[in-house]
Amino acid sequence: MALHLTNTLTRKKELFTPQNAQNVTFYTCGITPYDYAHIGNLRVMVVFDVLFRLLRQTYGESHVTYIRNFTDIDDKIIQRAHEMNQPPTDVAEKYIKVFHQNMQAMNCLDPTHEPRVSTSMQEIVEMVDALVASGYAYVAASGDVIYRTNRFPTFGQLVNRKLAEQQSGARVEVDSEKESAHDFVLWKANAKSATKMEQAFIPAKYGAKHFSAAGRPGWHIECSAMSKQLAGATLDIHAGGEDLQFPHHSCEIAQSEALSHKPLANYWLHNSFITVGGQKMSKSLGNFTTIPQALEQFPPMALRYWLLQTHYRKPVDFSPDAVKAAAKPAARLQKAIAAAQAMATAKGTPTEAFIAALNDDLNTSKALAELNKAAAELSAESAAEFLAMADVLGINAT
RNA sequence: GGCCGGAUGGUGAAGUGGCUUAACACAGCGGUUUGCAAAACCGCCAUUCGUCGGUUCAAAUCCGACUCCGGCCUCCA
Repeated sequence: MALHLTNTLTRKKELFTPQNAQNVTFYTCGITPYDYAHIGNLRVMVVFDVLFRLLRQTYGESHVTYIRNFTDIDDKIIQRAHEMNQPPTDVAEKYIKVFHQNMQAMNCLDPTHEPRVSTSMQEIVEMVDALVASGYAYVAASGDVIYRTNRFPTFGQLVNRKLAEQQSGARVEVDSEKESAHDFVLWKANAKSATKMEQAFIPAKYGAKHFSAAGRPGWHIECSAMSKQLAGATLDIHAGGEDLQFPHHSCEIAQSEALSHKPLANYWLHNSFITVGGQKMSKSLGNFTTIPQALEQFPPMALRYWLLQTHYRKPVDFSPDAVKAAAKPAARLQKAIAAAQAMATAKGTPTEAFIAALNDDLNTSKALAELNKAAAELSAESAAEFLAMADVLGINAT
């Protein structure tokens, strides 16, 4: 069976067909480095690391472009910078460095590109400018640039939502500067910010003609700009956490498609959450465990095994006991990998059953079962294929 | 109010019409090994899949109703 993925756009499991099998493009929304990332972020990284590895296995290592951004300019970072009395870039740099170390510990492959807001400012400003020029955005009195959702009739389609039926302001107060409650900010002018940014970006410096207030980009525009910059108008796959469907991904679609008139992505993938006692783990609820904390408490491969034991579209409940229960089988697999490395003479390929499991919408649970069976029956003949399977799941010996 | 998910043994979890009296794993129990223990290995461990009804030769899997739980509706992975 060829790769099938559940596409949020259609809510169906569909056969995956890339635009160009020589260069499959895949984008995952990365972190905002204002603090240590938590294990909810880790789930995204691990799940889509497996997808990246599977795509490389299928299309060849040099035929997959994986993009994962850092939103390194953001109000939370600025806030944090004030608290820490450091430049925002230093704050971002600090947490990016830790994140990279953590990803390495977790045996996540480096993405092909890791763009940052701070280095994609040109593309972002150009996009905002073009949206204003074409009437998809307007400049408010404060200098904020705001997306005009009424101009984009299919806004909210990703989540199958009719805007008129939504409770605007259900959680966040509606900004009075907006023409419509659903409109969202593309560019935030400094004048309005509670905490002024030390390094304001001046649109004119990047050639903007239709807006001018010094400030910084809004939350959603960076992903639109970066994916266009690195992968063109249409990505094969765009992935992220379930909570990004709305507003983040819905806004990205509105921004990108207004200008390109092409789908931003052909396949949208969303993973479910990590919960704690049945409740979503989140920064705002305070019920989170950071990745560095998790790595202090548990071996990386125990965390990986624990995460991959559950299908990515189902919630995983976090408890120390649950991760500990994964440590034993993970360690056994690691020993088997070390043993297989001593036996294998050539590079192998995974078994058909194993690949079929992953091709079925990334059934890592079933793939793990296949890997366990292969470990139990490990021999000199099967060592190479066993190693190939462990590699696709990103499980390593150390 | 609208939209979207989920409910499978003591536990995590796969399974979307017959190959599943339910994969794989954790815990537990019995055994082999061991000076003892640990580790390792072998074996046992759900006739049952939220509730009620329906379709079918056949349902955890399809349909309907219901109950409960979670998520989203501009901080969030």
